[in-house]
Amino acid sequence: MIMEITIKDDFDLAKIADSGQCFRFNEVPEPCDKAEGAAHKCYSVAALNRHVYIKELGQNRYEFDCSKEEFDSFWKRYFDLDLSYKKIRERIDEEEDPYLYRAAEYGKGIRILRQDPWEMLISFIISQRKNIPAIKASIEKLCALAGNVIADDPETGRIYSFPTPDKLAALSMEQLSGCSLGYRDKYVHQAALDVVSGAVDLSALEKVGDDKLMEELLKLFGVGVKVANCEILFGYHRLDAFPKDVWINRVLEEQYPQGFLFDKYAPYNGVMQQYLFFYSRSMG
DNA sequence: AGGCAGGTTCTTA
DNA sequence: TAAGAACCTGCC
Repeated sequence: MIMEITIKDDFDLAKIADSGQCFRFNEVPEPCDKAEGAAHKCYSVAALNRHVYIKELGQNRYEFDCSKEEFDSFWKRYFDLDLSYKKIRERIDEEEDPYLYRAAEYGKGIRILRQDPWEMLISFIISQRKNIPAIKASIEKLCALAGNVIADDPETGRIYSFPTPDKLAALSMEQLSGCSLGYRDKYVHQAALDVVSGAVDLSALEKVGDDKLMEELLKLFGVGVKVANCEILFGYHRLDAFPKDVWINRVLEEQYPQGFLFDKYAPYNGVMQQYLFFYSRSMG
């Protein structure tokens, strides 16, 4: 089934795929377009137990390889299409904050996806002191080992769901090590056990306040302030969370010695963080 | 070959 | 309470 749609607001699949917030979102060599010489870019997006191919048609037109029902009930929300990122971007004053203005122009099209808290928790625990290709490789190994097949195309290969907490908790330390997790294997294992046992209730945390959410996440073994903020921003979609990694710290140091305008951009500081991260990382 | 990559925990003063 | 070392692994 194919579903075609026009998206007028900021929406750039290449930038989202490369923004560092998702690890199972990749450009693929035209699996959804068998036509010879077609110039349309295609993307494969896996989210928890769903998967879709998206083709860029140009002119703000996109083809989703799913039914309208699937799009309306899942992908529309996943891409946060009810929120205008253009309007958020327009909060930035070029004269007052030229660096962020440039970063936002450069990163125009990035959105904060509504991803699953469990998948994000494990993904960002794995992310510590790893580069993005290594993070992706570990996650794919985990999915192949403990996920289910959710798409199986003879040409494009198999896509696996992200492992459920109990499937992940059931893996041995040897199996986890086989996913190149390094010293993070025990963090992943413990997080899975905590979620399975109910010691941590990720869905109940949807309802608690920001401070309480941070406090609870920090109790998890292997979760510090940076990973917790990624979970709050990407897993719980609280758009004011502002994860500080090495890149962001460098930007704050070099470009904002007098301080970043957190008050001005609330409650969307996390969106600004994404522009800054994407910009600084691609500038080198 | 040795350093480093989207940090966190553990140890020490 | 705060700085420094240690930590897996893979890739330059």
